[in-house]
Amino acid sequence: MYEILQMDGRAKRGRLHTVHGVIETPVFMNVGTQAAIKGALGSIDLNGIGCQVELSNTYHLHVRPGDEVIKKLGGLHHFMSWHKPILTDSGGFQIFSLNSLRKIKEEGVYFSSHVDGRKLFIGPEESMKIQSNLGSTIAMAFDECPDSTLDRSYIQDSVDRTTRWLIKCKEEISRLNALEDTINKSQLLFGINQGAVYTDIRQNHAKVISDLDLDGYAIGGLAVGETHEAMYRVLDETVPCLPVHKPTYLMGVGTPENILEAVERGVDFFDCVLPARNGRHGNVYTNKGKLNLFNERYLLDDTSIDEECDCPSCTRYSRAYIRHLLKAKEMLGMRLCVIHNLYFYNHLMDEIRTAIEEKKYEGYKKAKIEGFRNE
RNA sequence: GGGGAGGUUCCCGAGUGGCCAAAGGGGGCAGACUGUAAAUCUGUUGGUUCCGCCUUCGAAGGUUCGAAUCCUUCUCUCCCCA
Repeated sequence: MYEILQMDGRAKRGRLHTVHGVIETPVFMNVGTQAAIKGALGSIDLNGIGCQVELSNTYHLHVRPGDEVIKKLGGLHHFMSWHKPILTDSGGFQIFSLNSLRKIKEEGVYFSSHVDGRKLFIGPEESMKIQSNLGSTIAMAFDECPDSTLDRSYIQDSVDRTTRWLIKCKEEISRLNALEDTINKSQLLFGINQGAVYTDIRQNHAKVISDLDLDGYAIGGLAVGETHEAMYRVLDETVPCLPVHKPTYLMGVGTPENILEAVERGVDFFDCVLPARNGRHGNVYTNKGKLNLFNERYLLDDTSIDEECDCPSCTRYSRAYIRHLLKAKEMLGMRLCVIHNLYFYNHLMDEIRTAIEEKKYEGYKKAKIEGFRNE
């Protein structure tokens, strides 16, 4: 059940109740593709960084160790020892990112495993089956995330196919949730809107999938190369075509600024690889902008990454120390950066929720974005 | 004492007459990264008045139109034998 506690313009302060607990929205979901956050973070770290929802990937866990294996071991929650909500992405993004290793057909997608080259097939039913075996809190519909530079007719065909797949996903998850040995019989299903940057395709698709009365709706296929202006325009045009009383999830986005802009446009779920990847690469977020801790200027900098931050890294270590660890290729260096960045993101969401509750969102957002540009 | 191998740009290391300011690593300096095939990738790394000129391949001298590359001497390092 999803309830809206407060609206401030289009920005929503909500609460999604799940079998694994409550999700306060807007929320940032912390990406742990292979049931771990890259940079050596596991469930032992997640509470410390303020994580509400962990996100794992259907394709990757199907390839290794195998969803059947995880099911035998009691499901993903038990496997990774994280008992709060987990969202599993459907494998749709791998159609985009593993572009050279797959072939799309009406019935689904044939992949050559990026691990050992073996042939794999994932269609809507297979994706739902895998996610059911994992027992995640929220399953994502199997969609095609198309390259946004492809021509209009391709995008239209792709979106139509994604709709047909979505109907199959919905039927399949109902069937699976009713089975005796299903790990999470209350697994939720979010549908995914596509359409690249074409207003009419996006809006028509949004309306069609809204009629399916799913548990939530995602907007996919953004932040894949188009300009920020195009992304914000698509949100302006598309979010109003999705049901307000359902969670709205902008997949794979984004920078702190992207998130602030999208919340204002009605989005309340986010996930992004950036804070973890940038952290591993020594780039850390602060309220005054992003720093590259590899830079020589931090050699003798005894201050913490962000003086205003209460994260486990900032309350203990200096920029100079973390820079040394990064330069020395000590795993701790990237781990401290990833911890800081994810804490920064999750804390940003705390502030966003408060700002909406107090109906001060617009001013908050402006000041925040202004701050990011200071350094 | 005798014999052998070798000293290359910050480091390791290729190069044995012109296409060499000198391959490739490493290190240094910077940049990128948006539902993770990413602890990855890219650029740059002698000086300068930068499509040119100057300095550099252990040192000094020589051969040549031209040398990191050939010759002579010196010097240092390593290995083997005594």
